[in-house]
Amino acid sequence: MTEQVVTRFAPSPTGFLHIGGARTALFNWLFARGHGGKFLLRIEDTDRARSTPEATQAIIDGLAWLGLDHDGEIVSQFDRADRHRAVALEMLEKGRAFKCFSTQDEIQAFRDAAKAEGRSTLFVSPWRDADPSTFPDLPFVIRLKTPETGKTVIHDKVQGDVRIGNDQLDDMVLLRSDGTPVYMLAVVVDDHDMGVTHVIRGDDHLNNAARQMGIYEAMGWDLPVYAHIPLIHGGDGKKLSKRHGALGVEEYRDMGYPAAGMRNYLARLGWSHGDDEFFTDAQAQEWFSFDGMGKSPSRFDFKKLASISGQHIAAAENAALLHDLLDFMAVTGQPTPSDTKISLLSQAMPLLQERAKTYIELIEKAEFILADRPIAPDEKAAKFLDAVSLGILSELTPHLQNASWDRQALEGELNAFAEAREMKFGQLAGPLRAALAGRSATPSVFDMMFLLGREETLLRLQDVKGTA
RNA sequence: GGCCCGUUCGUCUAUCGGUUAGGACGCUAGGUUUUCAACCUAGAAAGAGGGGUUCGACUCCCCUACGGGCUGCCA
Repeated sequence: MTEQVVTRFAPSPTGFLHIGGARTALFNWLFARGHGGKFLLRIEDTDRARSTPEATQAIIDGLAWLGLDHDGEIVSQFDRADRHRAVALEMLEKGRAFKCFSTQDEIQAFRDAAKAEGRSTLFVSPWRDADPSTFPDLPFVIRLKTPETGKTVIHDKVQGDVRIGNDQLDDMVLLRSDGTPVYMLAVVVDDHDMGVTHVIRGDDHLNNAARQMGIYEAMGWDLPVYAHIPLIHGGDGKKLSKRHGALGVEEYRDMGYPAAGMRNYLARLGWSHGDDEFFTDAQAQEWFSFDGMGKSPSRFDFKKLASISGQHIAAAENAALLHDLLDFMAVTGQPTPSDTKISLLSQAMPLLQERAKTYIELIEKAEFILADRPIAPDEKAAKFLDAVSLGILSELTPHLQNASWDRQALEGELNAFAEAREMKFGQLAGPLRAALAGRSATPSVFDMMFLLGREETLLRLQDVKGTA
């Protein structure tokens, strides 16, 4: 019996939850869920100057929208500062850490000199092995006593074995001179205390892992399994930043991508399971493994997101899709449709969902249901409502008054009408579509008429009559 | 500067020494068509460069180039 898998997502609340962070969270979630484990959330708010409650909320909201549910209470790293401090002191006690009285100026001078002489700029503290009797009565930081020789090997599930010479690792600061813990200490202590078994994070932390392992070693704690995943780059290949397409997840939500499509697309970025492109959460959870992770950064591609997104909309179950669509409308500030319209939407959903890649497109194509009479045609639709077309429509009207109102019959009726006048069906369908929906992109005219019903259809034709 | 990681079609990727280097998105051409979407058919499109190892390298090793990361009393 192996121990239960515990993963965590540990963002710092210094801004919105961007797409790279979301993907990291996704992989942690997939791995935990796929192994019947726990997925924890910890907010790394030790940097008080940059952390904001708004950012914390944005992260929570973003994860909620993406459907990445976490287990247990959200841990605030800042709240655990006392514990971090205690661990640092314990290492000091054990002789695995030391007090360093060097000032920032002295350190800077050291680095400048090292750079000028072409030496390593890693700071070597003169206090590392100093006699306590020589300690001045000055502020000090506590630094980890890193081995000076040998190698640290990170057995990384994605990157393989990565060896770093200990001479490349400095005696990092654990506790600042004001007694507050730094991130490097806090992550390790928190991961250990939270029972995290697998640390899945961006590969920008790969080098940090070697440093952090020193703390595990000093404390005699078991190491977690590391998996450092490659980052996402922008469409131009450059690192993703706020200036380079790194949008908050809520922006993707507002662009109308369904969360399921987002999860699918994001999972496929840097990870693969053979040639599978479209899959469900259940499949992703079952399939996810570090073996499928690539090592190189990937670029975000909206075109492919749209394609995957469209497939998820098409495959969605009716009630769930309607629910998500209404959520989307609420979130983006659109009025909630009446019960009648919602009922029609539900009926029309099979027609709508296979022609939309986003909720925005879905709504555009549902305009014939959502709009109230009289329908205001958009520019493209208006072009179909010229005098000739209106003539055709008024000629058609009496035929509709008597037609039996089912899809099949309507199709027959309209085809016969067009055929009798030797016109291409498009000459009839265009104006009809414009009159019924006020849009040029809609479901089939037969479907719209059937759904709208005879009365509403005739009223809309009536509305349009004098507009030319 | 030092250390670490990476590099297959435009993009996401498959391949885990032997393939006509496969798929997806996008693109191009044609078809279907009532708009949009969808769909069908066809097509263009890739192993960064150079050395090895091997009967045989996209695959293993080395070098170079390029990209990225770390090198903080940031996370």
